[in-house]
Formats: sequence, C-alpha cells, structure tokens
Amino acid sequence: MTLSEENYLKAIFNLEEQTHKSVPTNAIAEMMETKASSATDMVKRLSEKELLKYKPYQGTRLTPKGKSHAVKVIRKHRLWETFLVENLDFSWDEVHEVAEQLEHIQSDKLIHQLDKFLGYPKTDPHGDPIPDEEGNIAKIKKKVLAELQQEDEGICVGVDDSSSAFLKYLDKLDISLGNKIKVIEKEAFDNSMVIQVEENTISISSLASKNIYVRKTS
Amino acid sequence: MTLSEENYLKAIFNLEEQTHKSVPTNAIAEMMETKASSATDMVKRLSEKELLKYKPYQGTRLTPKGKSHAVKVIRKHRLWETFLVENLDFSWDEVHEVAEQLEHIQSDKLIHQLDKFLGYPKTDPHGDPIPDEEGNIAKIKKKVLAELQQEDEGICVGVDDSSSAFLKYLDKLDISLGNKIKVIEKEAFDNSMVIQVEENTISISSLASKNIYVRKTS
DNA sequence: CTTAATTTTTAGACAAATCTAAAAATTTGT
DNA sequence: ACAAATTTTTAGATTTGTCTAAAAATTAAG
Ligand SMILES: [Mn+2]
Ligand SMILES: [Mn+2]
Ligand SMILES: [Mn+2]
Ligand SMILES: [Mn+2]
Repeated sequence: MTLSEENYLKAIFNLEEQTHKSVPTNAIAEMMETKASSATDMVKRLSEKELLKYKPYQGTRLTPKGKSHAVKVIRKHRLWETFLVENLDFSWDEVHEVAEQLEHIQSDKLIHQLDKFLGYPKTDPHGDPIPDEEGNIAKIKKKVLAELQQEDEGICVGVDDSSSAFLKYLDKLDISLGNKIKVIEKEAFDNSMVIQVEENTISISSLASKNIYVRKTS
Repeated sequence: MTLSEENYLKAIFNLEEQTHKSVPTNAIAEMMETKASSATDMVKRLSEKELLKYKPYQGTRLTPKGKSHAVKVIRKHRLWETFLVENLDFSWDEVHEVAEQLEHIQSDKLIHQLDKFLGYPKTDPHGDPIPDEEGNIAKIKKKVLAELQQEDEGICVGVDDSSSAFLKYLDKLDISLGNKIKVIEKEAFDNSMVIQVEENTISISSLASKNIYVRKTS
C-alpha cells in the first residue's frame, strides 16, 4: 500500500462517513486537492485491489477491506498527534502536517508500543476518537455549541474544523478541550453568542460556534 | 528531496567515509541493492541538484551541501532508533527497519523536540554517534576487540556489523553496550578468543571479535 | 423531450524511479 | 601494447502518480 493510496483511502472513508452515500469522483478530487482525472485513475487502481467498489459515473464505496485499512491509518494519525502534543510540546494546531507523514510508517509493533507508551488514549488532541487495535471507533457524545440555548452548560469535547487558523483562534480565546462553557446570551440577528469559558466571558460568531463541539451538562 | 534521493545520499556518505576516495557507481548500486544503471541515473539527478560532483566513469563525491543533508538524515535515523529502544521497548536488532522509514519525516521542530525529549543522547543503541543540530559528529574512541591482547580490558562501545543476526547473537552471549570485556586467551590457530564479559566467560570467533568495538581501559 | 450545464472518463504526456540489454570506456593480464 | 575482463553508461521499457484537453455520460432547465 503506497502513501498516495493510503491518503485516498482516508479521504474516501471520511467522505463516506459524512454522507453515508457513494462518494462522487469530484468530491474525492476536491478533498485530495487534485484533478478529477487523477481521482478516477486512483479509484480504478484501488478497485483493482478490492479496497473499494467503483462503478463508472456512480461513485465509489469502500469495501470492508478498504475501510479497515483507512481506519488503521486514522489510528496511527491520531496516536502520533497525541504523542506530539503530550510528549514533544507541539500545540494542537501544529500536529496535523507532521502526523500526515507519520501515519504512513509501516510497523505494527511501533504503533502497538506507541499506544501503550501513551497510556492507551481515547481521543486525540482535537477530541477525535482513536480507533482501537481491532478498528473499533468509539462514538463521542457531542453537540455543536451553536445548538445550545441560553443558560445551557457544556464541556468542550472537540472541534469540527481543525485547521490551524481556527485552532489558533480558539487558543487566543482560551478555549480548549475540557473547558466548561456556559451560554450567556444568543443573538438572534446574526446567531452570535456570548459565552462564559471557565472564568472568561467572550463573544463568538455563529461560524465559530458551529465548529465547536460540547457535551451538554445541564 | 525525495525518500530515494535521501537514501542514496546516505549510502554515498557512508561509502565516502570508509575510503575517503570518490565512490564508484557499482559500490553505490551494491549498497542500495539496485542495478548500476539505476545508480547512474540517480547520481546524475543528485549532481544536477549540486548535492554531489559526478564525472562519468570517475565516480562521485558529495558536495558540502550533499554531506550536510546526509548527516541530517543520519541524525534523524539515530535519534529515532534511540527513541524506539529507550521508550518503546524495541531491542537493538529491531530498530533499523523502522528508523529507515522514520528518518525521512520532514519537520525541523519534530527532530529538535525529539532530541530534547530523549535528553540529547550522544550515541544510538548501536554505539554510533548522533550528529548534533549543526551536523558535527563526535569521534568515538574505539578499537576492534580482535586487536586486544591477552589480559587487556575494555568496555564494549559499539558494533561494526549491526545486522539483526549479529545483534541477536550478541544478545545470546549477553554482550551489550557498556559491558566490561577482558581477554582471557587468544588462539593463534583461528584467531578465536576466550573473553570474560562481566561475570561470564565465553569463546568467540575471529569474525565476531572483529565486529565488536571496545574502549580499552588497561 | 431536447438542449444546456455539469460531472466523469479517456487519451496522451510527463517526471521519478526502476529494470534489461547493449554499447562504450576503463582496467587488467600477458 | 593489445586483447580480455570489468565497470559504467546509454537506450528503451515499465510502474506510479500526476496533469491538460477532449470526449462521453449524466443531470438540470426550459
Ligand atoms: Mn498522509
Ligand atoms: Mn486530529
Ligand atoms: Mn531510509
Ligand atoms: Mn544505529
């Protein structure tokens, strides 16, 4: 399995998770930041290897074999991100690029031992669940902050957009995983919110509140 | 810089260190386990990028730029090997393959932080010096065990052959880095030796004793 | 239902890294 | 010195992954 094949597999897995429908070629190309013709070529190769089912013009779906491989790559990605933050003083907005490389290292022992070294973490630095050795992914109970009503309280458990720009913005507002968040006010006009994060009271836009996940506590 | 280019650079660096002469194409091909024609192609590409000087039929020598890059890859290789042994319970005969992949991960911060995390180790699990951030490689004072005379004593500081087979053999004999070794007897007939390693007395062949490095202490 | 817009595939080209087979240069042996 | 052996390079082919441009299929609109 080549690096490029693994990246496509991961992209297709994520797209399929979102819609639970067969994935259009253009969606793959967009996610991979490549051309549709390249995506077609790759999809044909992966189909040849029985990692996915592909019908021309009908899009693709991963086979169990393809899914299982994609999940392994995601497991590695999230374990490495955890290592970078926990042990090498990376911040959560710096880890993605490096994990994007590390996720392709081939060694069962390495990943097993890394998991052990980290103490079998359940989630990565962005709150995303780390698949276990058998490929099971725990479902994390979460709601978008934007859905909470005035006076509602929750704990920050993840982000939808984990781009460096958004994560840095959250750092500036002192919002991080595990923080207690309370909705003070919701502005109907633009859907912005005034929230209390631990001790601080701040205002955030609708765009931001739609990208923050919380576990409701009240 | 591609993975393959980095592997060639490292191979050429090592060959040049051995002989301090310009490196023949066949030697490169042999070390890379590839064909001479492939080595020629790659050497031309690296020459194009000014990482080495290549004159047809005359062999190649790395430029300072090429050397510096090779040393960076070696630094990464040895830091990762150290991490695997120190933190992930790998044994010294298991690390090479994985480090061979990890050495190509591109991130200055990663390698700087890994070095810090490990406590700035001076040598890797095979006793080889780890180049510092500026590319300086400490010279390790060492002698092959085979050169010691009867009654001489030393400390095991490295191995020449770090193949898995040889390292496992050393494990079986309980020889590891830092062990005190004393020459009890040298057999003129086949150059085998009887040595005392810490508390154990064992006999080793000439081939083995030529692949073990010691720092003489008496 | 037929045309227009969009999506997807095919055709052909290119760079990287490799190979085999053949040609060319260098080194060795007498 | 000259033929033979060895080393090295070239020529041409292959695989992976990508691209552009054009053709084909599907979907949307009037
Ligand atoms: Mn990746
Ligand atoms: Mn993540
Ligand atoms: Mn390598
Ligand atoms: Mn080593």
